[in-house]
Amino acid sequence: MSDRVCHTVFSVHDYDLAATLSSGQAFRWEHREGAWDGVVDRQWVRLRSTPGQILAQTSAPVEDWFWLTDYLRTEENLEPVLASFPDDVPLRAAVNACRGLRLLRQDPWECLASFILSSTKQIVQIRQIVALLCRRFGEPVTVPGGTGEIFSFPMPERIARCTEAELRECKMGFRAPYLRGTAQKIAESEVDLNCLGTMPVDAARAELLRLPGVGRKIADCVLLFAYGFQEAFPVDVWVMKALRQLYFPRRRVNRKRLDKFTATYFGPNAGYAQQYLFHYMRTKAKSKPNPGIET
DNA sequence: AACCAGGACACAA
DNA sequence: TTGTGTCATGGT
Repeated sequence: MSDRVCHTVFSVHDYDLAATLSSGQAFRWEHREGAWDGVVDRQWVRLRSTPGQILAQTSAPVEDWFWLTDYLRTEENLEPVLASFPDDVPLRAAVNACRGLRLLRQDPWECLASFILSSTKQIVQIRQIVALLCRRFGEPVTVPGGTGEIFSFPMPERIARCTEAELRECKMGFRAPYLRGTAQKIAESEVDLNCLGTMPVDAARAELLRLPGVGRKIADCVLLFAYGFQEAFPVDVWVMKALRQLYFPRRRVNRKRLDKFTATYFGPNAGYAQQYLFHYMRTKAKSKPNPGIET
């Protein structure tokens, strides 16, 4: 009901809401009429960006906004993060091109499930698959106009009850048994997503790797985008392209050496650097000549 | 119209 | 340990 619509304002610095919500870490935000609509903690939210602040609107009264500021990480100071990056040409270009790009703190299950569905898919397709999955198996979420259009992300228990054929109807193809198998292991408490956040990063990664359809890359995405392990460095085809052409020009490098490089060279916020490189490669540097690492 | 996409997995050598 | 085929779908 519109009489229960609730508004608030967060003051922020160096926060590029559009870049953050469209940079391939979350897949449910929709840009319409200059605002961003999404679902956080089973609540519908509309976000609007103005200089120095983010305006938030919900469909129900809110007393404590922590669930949203925690998700957006509005309180994080970007300066020390950027200052911890190595001072090289590619990263300078990436930071200058999309300064204000942030990492979110997402729900672990939604993040995990989304990235299981992400393998060898373009971001537009991942968004489509996730939308179908929510519409089919999620629960209605209250929006200002009522209900029926927006759905929550389905819980593991719900996905675990799906047949593989039902999941394939959401266009996820060979990823269906992966998603189902992972949902079952979580529903059966074989893996407890709630306890990963307090573990050392290597132990948390090892737990995620026990899940079907979860390899190093997807595990690192979840560690970075849901649990806030900022040293996690997911290497997908875009980041691999950046690493090879910007940092290892015409040099063959094995996985072990690559891991050592990403774990040391980019510093304690390597995951942040990764996200800047990813977004930069995917948007700004589509087919430009190689900037190179020198100087 | 080929090529490729925020990969993981089984299997070969 | 490193390389290859396979999986499913659709955007560019």
